[in-house]
Amino acid sequence: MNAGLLRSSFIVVIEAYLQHGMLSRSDLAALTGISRSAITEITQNLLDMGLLQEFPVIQEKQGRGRPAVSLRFSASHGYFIGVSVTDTPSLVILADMQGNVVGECEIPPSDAPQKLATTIRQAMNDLLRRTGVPRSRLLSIGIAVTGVVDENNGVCRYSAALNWRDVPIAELVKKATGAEAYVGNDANAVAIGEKLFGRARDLRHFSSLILGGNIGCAHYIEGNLYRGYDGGAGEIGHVTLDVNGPRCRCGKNGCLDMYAGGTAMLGLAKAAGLDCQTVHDLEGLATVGNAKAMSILRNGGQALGLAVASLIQINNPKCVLFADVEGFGKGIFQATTRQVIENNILPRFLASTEIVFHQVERSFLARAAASVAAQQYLRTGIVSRVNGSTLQKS
Amino acid sequence: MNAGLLRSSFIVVIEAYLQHGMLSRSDLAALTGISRSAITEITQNLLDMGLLQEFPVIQEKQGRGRPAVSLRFSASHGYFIGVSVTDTPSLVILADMQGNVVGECEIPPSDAPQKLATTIRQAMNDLLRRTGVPRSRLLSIGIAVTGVVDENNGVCRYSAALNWRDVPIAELVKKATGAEAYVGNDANAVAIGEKLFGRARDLRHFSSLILGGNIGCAHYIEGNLYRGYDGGAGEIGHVTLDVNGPRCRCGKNGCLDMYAGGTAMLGLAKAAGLDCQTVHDLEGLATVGNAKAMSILRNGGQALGLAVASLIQINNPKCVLFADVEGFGKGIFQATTRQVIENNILPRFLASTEIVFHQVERSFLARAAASVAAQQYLRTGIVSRVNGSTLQKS
DNA sequence: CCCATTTATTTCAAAAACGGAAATAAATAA
DNA sequence: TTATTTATTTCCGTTTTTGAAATAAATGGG
Repeated sequence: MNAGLLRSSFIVVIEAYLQHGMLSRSDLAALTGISRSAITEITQNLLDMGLLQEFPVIQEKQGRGRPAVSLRFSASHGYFIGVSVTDTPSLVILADMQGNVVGECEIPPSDAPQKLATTIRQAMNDLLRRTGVPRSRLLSIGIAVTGVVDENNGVCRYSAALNWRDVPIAELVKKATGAEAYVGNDANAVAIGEKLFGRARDLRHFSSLILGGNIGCAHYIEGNLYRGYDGGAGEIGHVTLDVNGPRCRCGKNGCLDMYAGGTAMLGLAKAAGLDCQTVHDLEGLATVGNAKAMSILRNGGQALGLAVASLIQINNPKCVLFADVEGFGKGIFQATTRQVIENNILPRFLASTEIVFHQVERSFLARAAASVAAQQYLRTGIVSRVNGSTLQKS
Repeated sequence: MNAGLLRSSFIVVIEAYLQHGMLSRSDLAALTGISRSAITEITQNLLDMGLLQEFPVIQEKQGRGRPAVSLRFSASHGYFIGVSVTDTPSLVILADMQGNVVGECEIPPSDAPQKLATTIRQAMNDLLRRTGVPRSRLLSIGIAVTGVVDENNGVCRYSAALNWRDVPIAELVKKATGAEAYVGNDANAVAIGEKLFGRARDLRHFSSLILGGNIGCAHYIEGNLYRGYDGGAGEIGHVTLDVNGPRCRCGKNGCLDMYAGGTAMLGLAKAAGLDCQTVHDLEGLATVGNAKAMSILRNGGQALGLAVASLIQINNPKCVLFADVEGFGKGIFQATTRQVIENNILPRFLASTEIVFHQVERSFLARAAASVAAQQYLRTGIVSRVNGSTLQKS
C-alpha cells in the first residue's frame, strides 16, 4: 500500500498532533504507548525540521515536578494557499501552519476550471509577493468546492453550483501553479478547518454544519474526518422532515434544505411578498415583528433543530458547530434551532452536548480550504521531506 | 497508557483480522504496510500460539502464480461464554472463536445481579461438562445487557428493563466464575456479533438495528464499533418523528420507539381491541387483511424507514442490518420500512447502500454477547499470552 | 536557602523489529 | 516440460525501540 513507508512512529506522532493540537513529550508517550526515549528522538527530529515548536507554557495549575514543555506545529514551518470556490466572488488566502491568515485576495467568479487555475496562479504570486513569503515555504494549495468531490483523486465529480462535472481541478491547479494541490468538499473542509485551526482543536468527536444556501455537514469521529463508506456522509440537507413537504430539487419531498437552507427561505420570503435580498434582511424583518418572516425563520429553525437532534442521538458528538455564513446572526432562527434541539434529545445528551453557533468571517471557507492543504501535507506530503535530507542520522 | 505494550505490528495484524476476517500474508502486507518478511514472522508466531489457522482456500478465480493461503482466527483456539440478560428467560451459550455455538443452556430470569452471577457459574460448568471443553480453553465471558453500560469498567449504569443501577456485573461474574468477564450494551453487542461472527464480517462501515420491544442501534465506522463521545451513539429509538406525537417514557413526544418498537405496537394493537400477544400475531392479522393491524404496522414501518433514511444520509454506511428478534417476519412492517427508506434517500445512496433484514435465532443475542468477550480477548486479553511463554524467541 | 521529592526529559547500550534482496514454492500457460 | 507469475520464506544488516540510569527543573518543608 505504501511504497517507501514513513516509519510508523513518525506517523503516529504527527497524527497525535493532528488530533490533539498541543502535547508534551510525556503526553505523547502516554497517548501513543511509544517509549519516552523514542519520543525524545522523534520530537527532536521534528523540531530540527521545524515542523514542531516548543511552546512556552504558563500553566496556572503547575504540579509538583519538572514542568512538561508542550509542543505543537510551528506556525512558520510553512504556508498554504486556500481557495474557496464556493461563494462568489471567490476568495484566495495565504495561511500559516496554525491557520493565521497572513494575506487574502479576491478573485472574480469563474466557472471555467482552466481559467480558475490560471487565476489562482496569479493570486498565489500576488499573495507571496505582498506578504514576502518565499515560494519555497509554500507547501501546498487547498481548494474547497461545493458538490461531490473525489478527494483521493482531486476530482470534482459534480457541482450544481459551479456547473462542473468530473473536473480534475487539483491537477489543473497543480499544473498552473507548480504546487501540490488538493480539493475537498466544502462541508468537509469546514470540519477540517474547525479541527486544525478553529473551535474544535481539541475535540475528537464533533459535527460541523455550514448554514448557507444549503445545509452542509461533516463529522469528526475518533479524531478523524469521517467521510462515510463512499464519501457521502453528512448529507443532512436531504434528511426528510415531512414526506408531504415541498418538493426538493433532489426529487424527494420535505428535505431539510427546503426549510432551513438560505436559498429556500429567501424563496419563501419572496413568495410571501417580503422585500429581502439576504437572510440577514429576513432576520431584520422578523426582529421588527413581521409575522411572515418570523414564521419562515421559525419553521427553518424547527426543521434544522429536529434534524440535528436526530444527528446527536444517532452519533453522540461532543459538540455541534454551526458556521453561519449566510448572516442569520443571533436571531429567531438560531434561537429556535437551539431550543428545538434541546427539546428533542434525551436529557443525558442535553447535558453532554455542546451546541455552538458562530458567525464566520469572510475568509472562513478559504481558511478551511487551506486547512485541507495543511492536513494533506501533514499526512502525506511530509513523507518526502522526512525521507529527504533532514532526517538522516544526526 | 499501556504498561507492557504488545509490540505494535502484532496489534496491527490482529486488528486487521478483526476488521477483515480472513487475509493472506500478502493481503496483510499490502493492507498494513508491514514488510512481507515481518508478516511471515508475525503470522508464524500467531500460528504457533494457535490463534490463527491456515485456511485451505478453494478459490474459483485462481490467478497465475502461487496461490495465496488465507489465514483466519482458529475456531478452536478458545471458547467464550455469552450471556444475554436482555430477554427472558436468559440464555447462556458457549461459542468458539468463529462464533459457532457449541452448547446452550437456558437460565431462569433473575433480577438480582448476585444471583445471576451464581447462575452463570452453574451454567458455565454445565456447558463445559456437556461439551467436553476443558476449563483452560474458556477464555472469557461476555454479557449483553439492555441499558446504559460503562463498558470500560464493566458496570451497568442503568437498566430500566432489569431494574439495575450501577451494577458492577462484570466483577460479580468474574468473582463467581473465576473467568474474565465483560459487559456490553445489547445493541453494541449485536453490532460486534455481526462483525465478528455474522453478516458484517467484511464490512467496515455498517449500522445494525435490533427490532425488539424497543429499537436498538449501533454503528461500525472504519472497522471499529463507534460508541460516540460518551458512549451514547445509536439512540435512534428516541429520534423525534413528530413533535406532536404520543408521549414516550423518556418524556419527549413522537419518538421512533413509540411507533416502531414492539412494545408500543402491541400497546396500540391492544388499544385497538386486537387480539394478539406478539408482533408475529399482529403481522398475522395484517396478512389476513385486518385494517387496524395493517395501519399499526405500516405506521411503524414508515417511522422506522424515515429514521433509517436519516441515518443513511447522515452516516453513509455500506449496509444497514436489521435483526428481527421480535418476529415481524417478511410482512408488511418490513416491506414498508424498506420502501420508505428507498423513497427517502438520495439516488446515490439508494445505489450504494444495502438494506438487510434477517430473522435471528434464539441464541442470537447470547452469541452477540460472546462476540463481545471474543473481541475484548483479542484486543486486550491476548497481550498476557503473547508476553508469556509462547512468543519468546524461536 | 538547602534538600528531599516529584515529574519530565535525555542518554546510552542492548535487544528487538524491520526491511531488502535473493531464494524457494506453488500454481498456470504455452 | 519450461517459462512465467505470484506468494512466502530465509538471511542478514540496519534501524528503531526499549529499559534503566542519569539529568533537569520545578515545589514544599525545614
